[in-house]
Amino acid sequence: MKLSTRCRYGIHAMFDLAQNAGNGPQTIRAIAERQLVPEQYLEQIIGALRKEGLVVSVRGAQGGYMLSRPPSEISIGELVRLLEGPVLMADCIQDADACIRSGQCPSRVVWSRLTDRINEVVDAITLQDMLEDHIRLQDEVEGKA
Amino acid sequence: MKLSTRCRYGIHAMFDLAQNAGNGPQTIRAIAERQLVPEQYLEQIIGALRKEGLVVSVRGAQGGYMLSRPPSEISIGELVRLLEGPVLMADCIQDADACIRSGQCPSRVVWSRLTDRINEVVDAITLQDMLEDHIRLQDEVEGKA
DNA sequence: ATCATACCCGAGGAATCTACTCGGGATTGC
DNA sequence: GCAATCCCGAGTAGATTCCTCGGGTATGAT
Repeated sequence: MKLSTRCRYGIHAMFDLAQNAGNGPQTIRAIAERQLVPEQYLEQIIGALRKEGLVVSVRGAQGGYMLSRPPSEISIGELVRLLEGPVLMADCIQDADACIRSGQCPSRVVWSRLTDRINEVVDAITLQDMLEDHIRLQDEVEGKA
Repeated sequence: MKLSTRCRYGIHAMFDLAQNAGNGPQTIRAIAERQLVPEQYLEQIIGALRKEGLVVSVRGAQGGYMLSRPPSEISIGELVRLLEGPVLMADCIQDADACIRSGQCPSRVVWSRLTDRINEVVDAITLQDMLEDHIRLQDEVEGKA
């Protein structure tokens, strides 16, 4: 059970935009270089984020991307669900017809509980939280050196 | 983010064996029919469960499979990790070298927290729990009818 | 003994998915 | 107008998933 690189790349990109909030639009190229992501692939991923309104783009020269909302209002959960597809361990959680047992499936309750917990965790973390964690981590490293 | 059918089939099979604990060995064919799983595929899956000692096999005529331990001592977490591979959202959680950032990766802490939570949930549920849930569910349905 | 019943096992393959690349068009600042 | 960007659909190599096939091996019943 693993996240796709698409999802990880996307989250790294959003984190990058959060770090550069206020520095004007960031180009795909710049983000890709900083985050070590293939440029053209990142273009695709950010395109999806833009379609959902999580980032805004500025076209033309000196253009690029910016977060559409403050980092504190963007949760990892949103990003995961957008980039990875909805979190559901088995189709029957969402679509009762997907399973013949549906009503009396013994594992349904398990997947349902698990799905809820995962969503709880990722929804509770925002880009702002990640930013703060990261700053704290960097301070610790520098403090030791 | 979804479980593989391999994993779901395996858990259904284990649940079937839990239901039939004490009824002698169950054949692949019988389990496959009850759980609506392709017979030859199930053979493969149960083979993996056997190698890890979660089920024991009886060879020859009148043979089949049985749980190696009581249902209360087999957690869904064990099954998921065996059938789905270890739960880890990104390679860097397990193998620090998998990521160049490793030390200062901002998302590492997120994946790590998520991984822990998922394991907590699935480790807390045993086949016995599923069995009891299922019986309760059936009673309710019958009570209404 | 022999035969039917089952487990056991490796190989293979179709379908799907993932992680990209490619080429070219549209928009805008300078 | 020209260079920098975003924008977008199509294509593709490789991996993965979900199976199937064929044949071997152990064992109980007769």
